[in-house]
Amino acid sequence: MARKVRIKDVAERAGVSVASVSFVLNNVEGARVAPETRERIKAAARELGYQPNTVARGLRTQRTHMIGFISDEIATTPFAGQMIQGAHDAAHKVGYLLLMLNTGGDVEEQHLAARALVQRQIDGAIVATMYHQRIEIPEELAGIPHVALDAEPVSGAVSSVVPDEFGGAVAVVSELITAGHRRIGHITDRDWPIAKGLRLDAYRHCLLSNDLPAGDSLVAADEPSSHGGYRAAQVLLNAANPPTAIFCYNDRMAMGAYRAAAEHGLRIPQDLSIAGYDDQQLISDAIAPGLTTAALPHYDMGVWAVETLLHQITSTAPVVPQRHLMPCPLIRRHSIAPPRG
Amino acid sequence: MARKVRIKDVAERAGVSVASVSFVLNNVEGARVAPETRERIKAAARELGYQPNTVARGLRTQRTHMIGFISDEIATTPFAGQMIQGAHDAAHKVGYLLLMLNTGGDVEEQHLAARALVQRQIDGAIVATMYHQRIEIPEELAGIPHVALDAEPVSGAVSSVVPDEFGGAVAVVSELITAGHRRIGHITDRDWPIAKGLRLDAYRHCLLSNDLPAGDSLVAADEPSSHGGYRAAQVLLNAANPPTAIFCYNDRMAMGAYRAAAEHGLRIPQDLSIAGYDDQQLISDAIAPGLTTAALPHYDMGVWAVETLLHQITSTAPVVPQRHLMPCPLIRRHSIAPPRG
DNA sequence: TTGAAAGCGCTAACAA
DNA sequence: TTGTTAGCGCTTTCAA
Repeated sequence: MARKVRIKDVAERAGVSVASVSFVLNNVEGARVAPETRERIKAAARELGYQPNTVARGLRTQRTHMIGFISDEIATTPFAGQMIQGAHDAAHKVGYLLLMLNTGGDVEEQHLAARALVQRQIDGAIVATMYHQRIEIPEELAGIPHVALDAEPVSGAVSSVVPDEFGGAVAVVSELITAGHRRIGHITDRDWPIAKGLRLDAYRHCLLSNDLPAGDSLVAADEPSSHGGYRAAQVLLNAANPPTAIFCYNDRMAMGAYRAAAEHGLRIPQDLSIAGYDDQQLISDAIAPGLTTAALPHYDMGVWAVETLLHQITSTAPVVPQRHLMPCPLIRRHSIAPPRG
Repeated sequence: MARKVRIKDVAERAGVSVASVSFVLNNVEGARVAPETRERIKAAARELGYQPNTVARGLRTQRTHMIGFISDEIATTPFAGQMIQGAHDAAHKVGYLLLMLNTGGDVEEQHLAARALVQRQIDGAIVATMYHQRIEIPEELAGIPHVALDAEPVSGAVSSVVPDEFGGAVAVVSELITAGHRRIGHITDRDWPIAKGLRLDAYRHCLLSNDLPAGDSLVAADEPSSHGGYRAAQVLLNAANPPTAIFCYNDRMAMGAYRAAAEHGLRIPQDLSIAGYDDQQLISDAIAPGLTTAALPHYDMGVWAVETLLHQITSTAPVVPQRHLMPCPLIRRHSIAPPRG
């Protein structure tokens, strides 16, 4: 293979100094180079296939055009891809690359990760979580711009973006109410992730403000899986006065609710309306009928996070930290209909 | 924030030269430094919280300890995470980091990606695909070590790892045969991905070598989704002499087959056995009964790819390209039982 | 309008 | 046993 061509080679070929080459190739403001020389340099670079060495440039300019992406886990969730893709696209668009580091949720690993990234002179960092939660930003990041993604920093003046779980849930439940339902059940997570609380609050809020019953017999908690959803839905459906619609904490639980409904001889949506949350398409789009649900805006959050970060990196103005709520759009499919008779 | 501490600061504090600092901090072989001095240097580094600047080191040593990870798409598949995680873990273990670049499957983007990575002086690259397929390695990578992940390079002497689809399918179909099934149907993808051909071949191979019927009436093709699986299973189940077991091209199709079975009043596994492929746990573990299937070894392939790459990077021996078939382990759940009567 | 040269932070060959 | 110094490839100040 031909040896890498360096700026010096271009300079020699064009018969100029490396300085001139650097000037014209970087379009330096106010660098006065004769148009004729300029052309000669460009031609030489083109002919040689010159590609500037980013490492050397980074050492000199203290800008590596790399963004560190620290995440807690990436393998176990189908959401990760969307978030990374969003971050990637936003970064890529302006010539930045993502340097990925996974911590497995381990705090010690997180410090190690931050240190490794700082050593590599990243221009900024994203600290991401795969499920909306509160996090501690590793102190190693203190010196460089950073923003939290799908996570709320417990302290510090750092920008963050999380899904608007409350708003999304309001949209879903409203959809049910608009369809005419009066008895709306909710099956929820029995643990206490942030999302659970917000979605439950929204559910209650909607019922209350519409003078609808919201007794405890209408909500059942279990694990947030299809099996948990199945069990919780059974509880609701076996009750004396079962709901005509069920808002499920997530799509996986909704999947289980479908099964429970089938066992009760209930058709969806004619006999029972069901709504989910998350829009995990492997489920929401695959079960029949298609599930009406609210989408978690992972891609958009990824984009927002790096755009905000990039702004911090390039702007000289003091950063005023923002906490952004990203809307969760309602995805209408076919699991909701008016209640019977 | 305190200014970054450089090697010079450590040297000054320890009262030695930067060379000595470099020697002891890097544990250079055969560098003779008095034990006492050695301690002094280490202490100084510790007290100052010195972290060597990897960019500078990379410029000097021509080793960045970064691996480029070029993938076609990452957002749309739940497998991506596993593969990235495997690659990440293997890299992280020896101090390497992943520099991610996504091409969206676009050839032009792929060249851009390769160029961007080469400019960044990566030590090696992984070219990954989210579904087993044939690919062209961008020529920009010619100068540096690289290996293909879940993909087979159409040309060139490059190592690659792909799932052993044939072996996995043989295991699945054998499981069905061992359970006592004689009429085994197959629903398959109507497009022609590599996986489809291999799994279909394995299915035929197993039937033939067991003297089992393998007529066309036993295989139906449709799109590789739950909806396609539903339709294809209907075709098989509506036939004159329906199979007692169905091997599905993937878990999504199996999900649809479950629905078709239910509509036919067939219980799984008592009345109909079903097996899948991929082990997408969001499905295989979520449907009831749990689906017996073959797992796609994404994590392991990710590990293999970077370990092989690392070997190429560090070894001086000429690389002899390998094509590795990673086993697809059979995951037994509850969708298979002996046929009735 | 151009070129020389310093220096980003580090490693490693060479001298002392 | 330790220190001096020449680069790695680039940007950018300063001089010509």
